[in-house]
Amino acid sequence: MASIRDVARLAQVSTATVVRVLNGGATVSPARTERVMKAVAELDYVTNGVAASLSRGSTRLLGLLVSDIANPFTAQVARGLEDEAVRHGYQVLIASSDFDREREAAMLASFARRTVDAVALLSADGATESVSRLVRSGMPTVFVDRRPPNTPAIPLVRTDSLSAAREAVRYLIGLGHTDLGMICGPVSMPTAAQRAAGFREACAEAGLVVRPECLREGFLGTEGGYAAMCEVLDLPRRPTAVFSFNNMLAIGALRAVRERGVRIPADLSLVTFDDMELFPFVDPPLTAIAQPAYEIGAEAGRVLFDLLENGADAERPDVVLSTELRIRESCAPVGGV
Amino acid sequence: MASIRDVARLAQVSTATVVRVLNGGATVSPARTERVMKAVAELDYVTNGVAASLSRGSTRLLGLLVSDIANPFTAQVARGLEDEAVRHGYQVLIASSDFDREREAAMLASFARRTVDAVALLSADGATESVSRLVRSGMPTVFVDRRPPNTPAIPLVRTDSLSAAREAVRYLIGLGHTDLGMICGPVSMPTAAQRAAGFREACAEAGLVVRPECLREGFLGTEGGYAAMCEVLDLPRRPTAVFSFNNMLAIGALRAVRERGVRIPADLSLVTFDDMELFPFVDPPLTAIAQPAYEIGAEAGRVLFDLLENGADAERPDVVLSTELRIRESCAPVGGV
DNA sequence: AGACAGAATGTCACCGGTTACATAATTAGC
DNA sequence: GCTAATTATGTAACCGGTGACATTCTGTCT
Repeated sequence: MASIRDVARLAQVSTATVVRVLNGGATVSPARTERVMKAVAELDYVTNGVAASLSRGSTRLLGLLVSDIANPFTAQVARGLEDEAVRHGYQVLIASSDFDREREAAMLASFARRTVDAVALLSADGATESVSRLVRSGMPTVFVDRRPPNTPAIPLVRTDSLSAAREAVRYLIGLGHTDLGMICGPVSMPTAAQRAAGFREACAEAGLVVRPECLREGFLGTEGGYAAMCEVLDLPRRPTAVFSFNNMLAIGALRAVRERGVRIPADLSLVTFDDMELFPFVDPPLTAIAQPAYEIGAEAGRVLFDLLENGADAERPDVVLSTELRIRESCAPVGGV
Repeated sequence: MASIRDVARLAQVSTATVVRVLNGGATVSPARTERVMKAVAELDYVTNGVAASLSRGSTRLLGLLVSDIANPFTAQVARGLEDEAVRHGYQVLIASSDFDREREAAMLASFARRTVDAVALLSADGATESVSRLVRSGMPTVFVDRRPPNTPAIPLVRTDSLSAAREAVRYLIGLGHTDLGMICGPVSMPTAAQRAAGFREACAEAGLVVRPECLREGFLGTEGGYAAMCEVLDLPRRPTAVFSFNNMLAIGALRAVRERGVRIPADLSLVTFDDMELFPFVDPPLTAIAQPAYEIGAEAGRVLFDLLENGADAERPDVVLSTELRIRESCAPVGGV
């Protein structure tokens, strides 16, 4: 593997000149420029980015910690972040924590060791020591979707979970439902807590009582959604409408519904957070709260580069992107069709 | 940021001893070990992975080039690769080419500059110069899903597109269909060519003629699927069954079908390559060829580590993982229900 | 006590760009 | 034609771990 010194030797110039030709900025005489280019071509020379990173003190790498890159929402966010990164000559190092505290800590430690220039976090499920260590280390950081407790000064890109949830539940109530259920993630996740709060608020303002057994918390993934929905459906008295915390839960819930022969929306109305490309084609088309996942990722990237360019001193208000309730056919008036 | 020399100084040992304590392997007296650990804790020392990479000559990084990480199939592959990487103390650098030749080349160049230890390619749509340069450079490489032309000695992890496609089309023919259509990707993609070949073979062996206008090639993404299906549906004489090249195309096709009020399977039978979690819940549940995406990624990782550990000299036959035709309700006998 | 294997520890060149600084070559100004 | 101001170019220290090699210390055996 040819090094810059080989190029310099062959072109009969100094390494500094090679750098000047390759990285631009400084002026080099046409004659030397050409000699350098020829030597580069001849030797198939490629800058060693590791050496450059070490000496420059920047890796041009963004770390993205997610719970699972295979989750479509997550993957969209990743894509948005990647595109923004590429625009700045950066790349994204993605790590999945798999909802595992230890793996999350290990991945963050790995980001630190690799000295990524900045980190986007879409994973932290709570006040993990590893996250606060990262923050304390001064690493430029942005939270995506949710902010772990006790991390005040770190910017956040999110949607308004609470009011979006409230809006969706109001819609259900407007349809005449008075006995509502929700299948929810672990309340240690801020978004889960917020969506549950939105659910409760909408019920409260309509004077409805939420039966505790109708709000099932602590579920994640399609398996969790399945389990949660089974519990709801097996209740002696079933709610007439269910609000799902996210897309994964909804998919699992669908399985439970199908398995028990429950008809949507005749027997049960269903709304979920997170839209998916296939929801319009599901039987019945699913009403959902759409989040601009790609845009969230891109926005997170913008915040990170802002942090990188302008420092973390300035206050940065949360970036709140808007959601859209996409009404399709999975909800019906109570009793009617 | 504390360096290893700071640690060595504080612990009153040499840098070599610090390395020995931190990286294990060699024996260090308990007294010194403890002094080093204390100094590390005191200084919040974290090994600088960039420096380590430079000196060691290995970044413990795998590059994964995909067309779009937001594609669910791709994301699953990525996850499989990541898990395998993590098991080996590696991480994955993901880049999306977005079906753009230039961006693909730029991303591969970036992998080379960053000196990733190995690369998995799930993107190359043809004989791009950038891919052959990568191969020539001696970079340990594995192709995933498809092998670009003229890259013989590089291992490949795939499923058997041709026979899976043939099986699916045979199933359609077995249902009595004699006028079949296919919406397909660009034939420059080996998988597209293979699936189209499988389609043709199944038709040929049943003595069916494939009308050229029924085999629409060159489409990608949901938009492409929509366009392709529109073309098929607008044909003066519609085929009674359509085979879709992949999941994205199928989603777009679904939109076209819905828009034109075509009923599946009554008016049209549909089978697609690639299964999705929601396909069982689509109206009607979609019959699909499932590929073990996660496993494909994991297997690609295994090949890469094999390459890294044992060199690229040995011949490596393609790793062929099996597919499964999941028959649901999107296909019906011709004329009947 | 002397010799010696083996364990423990230290020294330092090296990986390959980058960049501050020094020096050399031009050009401009009068 | 000579000095000052630019512009072009080279030198070498530096980024921070790593590992080959050298050295020093133990403890064992004669």
